[in-house]
Amino acid sequence: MEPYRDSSGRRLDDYPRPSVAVDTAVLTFEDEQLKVVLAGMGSARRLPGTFLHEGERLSDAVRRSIRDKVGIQGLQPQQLRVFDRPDRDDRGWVLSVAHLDVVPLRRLPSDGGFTLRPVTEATGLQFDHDEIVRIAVDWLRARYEEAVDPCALIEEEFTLRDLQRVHEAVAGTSIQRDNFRRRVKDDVEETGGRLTGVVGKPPRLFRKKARD
Amino acid sequence: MEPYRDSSGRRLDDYPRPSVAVDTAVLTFEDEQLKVVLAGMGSARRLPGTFLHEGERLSDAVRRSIRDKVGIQGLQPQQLRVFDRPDRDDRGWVLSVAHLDVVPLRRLPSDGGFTLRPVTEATGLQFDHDEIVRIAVDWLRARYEEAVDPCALIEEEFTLRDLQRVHEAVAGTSIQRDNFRRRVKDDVEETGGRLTGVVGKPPRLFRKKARD
DNA sequence: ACAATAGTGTCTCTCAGACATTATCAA
DNA sequence: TTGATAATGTCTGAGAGACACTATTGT
Repeated sequence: MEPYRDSSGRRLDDYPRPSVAVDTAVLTFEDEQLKVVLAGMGSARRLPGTFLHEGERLSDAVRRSIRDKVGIQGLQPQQLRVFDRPDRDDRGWVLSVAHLDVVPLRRLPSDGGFTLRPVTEATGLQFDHDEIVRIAVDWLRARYEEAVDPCALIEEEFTLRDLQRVHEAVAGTSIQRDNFRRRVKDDVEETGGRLTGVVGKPPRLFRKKARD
Repeated sequence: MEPYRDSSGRRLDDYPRPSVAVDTAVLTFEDEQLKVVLAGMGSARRLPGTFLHEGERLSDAVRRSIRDKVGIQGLQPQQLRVFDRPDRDDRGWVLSVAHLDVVPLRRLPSDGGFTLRPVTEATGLQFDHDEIVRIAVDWLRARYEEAVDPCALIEEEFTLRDLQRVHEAVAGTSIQRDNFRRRVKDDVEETGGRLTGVVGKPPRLFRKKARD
């Protein structure tokens, strides 16, 4: 088959092409805080990322990078935006497609080569990574305003208090118990069980209702 | 300066890289409808687009493509998402960054080499262009739910009826006069003038208030 | 006078936000 | 009994949506 040629008679690969990378903000919920995964231990200063391989989907590159670099089985990478400043990477002309992946804490390995940092303290990172974290949190915030737990940060069974703590971490604000309860009550259902062994009236356990 | 080498000792350009294109849904408002610019005359079936040049910003590539291909002076390209299916373009491995640019009708040349088609009828386009139009309209819709005229589709002076028609075209629904009026009244101010020569009570003219 | 459009008053419903009260556990 | 937390009742105000009425023009 004849290769494609443009109006100047050139083929696609006669033109210079950029390297394309993916960088991912992996967010999780720990200690009542929303945290982001940074690659490496200690004073980690960057998000996990990699270059796109030939013929690879962006989402597969994201999963590969967080599996290889931080040992995390990724879930559903969400594309955020492309960073395209020509001089943003001194290694050359590199476009970076920023992604978000939300992973519940129970799926993170305990000994991984990564660092969890609260999103509120994720500053001073390399390249545009501060901004990626900010955009990722904004995206998550918008999603959690519209649904109870769209990104599965909560366990299978939970108390409304647990769910509220997730929402407070995502929103970055405190919420009143009673209002929150009424807001979510139609989207959850009781399991019948109660959580025992804690101080105070034992809370009911809930699960998420299947979406209509 | 030594070129960057990765852990395998290779330089960035030892790896295959994709071509990167931009494709843009240019939206405008004509005849009480939201319309999209298709490249070419007659049975035009694709959005304007081009390949990214070396060292070029994506937004500049967008402006260049709609200037060269349809003679339109672009405004503020908005990135939507990357289409990355490896086999989406039979010319080779091509990533396409979909964009949106909103251009008021008065800025479109009357004799341009382009076709205006209502967004509701923009189907059967090449590549992923149907979906780009859909995403572009969704994006615009979300913006117009939050502000009076964030993308400057309306003239400097306008009647509330004019503004309502823009909102109805964007939202794809009809809106009641009185409710719409109350919704926007704090974001516009009267110019003092009225529109004359029309049937019925002459409507007041408004302009957009400067944002607080 | 009549048709057509602009502009306003008002009612209802829903929902967020806040306060107060009752219920039920551990220590 | 006391302290802590769960769960519910109720009030208020803001805003969306719908209906009805008045106002002002051209024909």
